[in-house]
Amino acid sequence: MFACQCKCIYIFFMTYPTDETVQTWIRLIRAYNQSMSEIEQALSDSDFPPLSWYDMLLELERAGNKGLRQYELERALLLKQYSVSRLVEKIEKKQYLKREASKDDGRGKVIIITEKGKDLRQRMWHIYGPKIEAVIGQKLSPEECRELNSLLGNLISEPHN
Amino acid sequence: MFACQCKCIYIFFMTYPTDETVQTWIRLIRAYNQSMSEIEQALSDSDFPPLSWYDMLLELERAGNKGLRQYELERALLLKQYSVSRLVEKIEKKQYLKREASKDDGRGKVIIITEKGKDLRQRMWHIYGPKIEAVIGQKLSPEECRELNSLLGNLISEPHN
DNA sequence: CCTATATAGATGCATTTGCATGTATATTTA
DNA sequence: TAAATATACATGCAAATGCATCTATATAGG
Repeated sequence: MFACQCKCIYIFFMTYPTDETVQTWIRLIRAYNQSMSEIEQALSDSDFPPLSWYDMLLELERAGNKGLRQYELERALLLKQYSVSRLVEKIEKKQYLKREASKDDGRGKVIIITEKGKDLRQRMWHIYGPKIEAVIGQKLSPEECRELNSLLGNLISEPHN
Repeated sequence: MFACQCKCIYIFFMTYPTDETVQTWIRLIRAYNQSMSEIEQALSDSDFPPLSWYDMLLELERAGNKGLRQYELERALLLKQYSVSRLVEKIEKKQYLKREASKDDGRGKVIIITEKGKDLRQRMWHIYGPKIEAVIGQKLSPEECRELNSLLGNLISEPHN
């Protein structure tokens, strides 16, 4: 669990959660599932691809002309290597991105968004943005939103994005 | 979107979210994914089946000897009809539950947890419970936990469980 | 009572996902 | 610099999921 650097004996009492903690966990699941399925449904209803496409396109658009390597997408999007590989393949097939051989690294490809891809991302935002507002913004006051943001931050380890 | 009962013209300005709202949404996703994968991993590491099995067994254990119909599980667990059908089938195969023909309804089966199933649920709890504590309880003070619980409640519609 | 419709649950088929492994190139080490 | 190891990405295969549809029984309407 961790590296012991001294002679102390560490004992972990990993105890059971309180009812409040369990309920919070259950509500985290519900809030996520409900919001997520509402958003995916809205995209699907408008004949758009799933959210994962948006995420990838946004990441690529931010990266600009230089594009990104697949392993960079992997880390940015917290996806498995094979998920990135296949998602890139599918999005490329629809010409929303292009894959070029990397000059520095013969193993790798550089992934670059196309104009068509930028356009798709923007059109998806017209659905996605207002839906985020509907499932989060409209249900909380600005102070509550800030508070929720902060509390969720406590649950997340590492880069707090 | 809703039933208009008068002659008024309703205009919806469904606007775009603030940066804070978007960040809250992103953190909801991260908090969920991170916590969930940590918990699923812990179960899998201990050679236990996935969380969905626990949820179903818990629901069945609460229902007692009378058991539950599949459509009741469907609603309780917010699963699709075919998901319940297949999950029940898999859990039955390992004898953690049994299916009996319903007396009142020739179409249906009654799903009842077995002793073996109760035992499994309890053993899973020894992993699951402390993990909930680790991913939620340990990262928040009791007041923060109560606050998070309440804010997530705002995001959830319908039965606030 | 007979017909039409609704509900409970199962399942075939296509798509997606996860795991393990494969191929190719890069880096390290001896 | 040759061999061993690590990294980047692709992919075969099995399991899981989603959708549509099927069967069987129940209920409603004439």
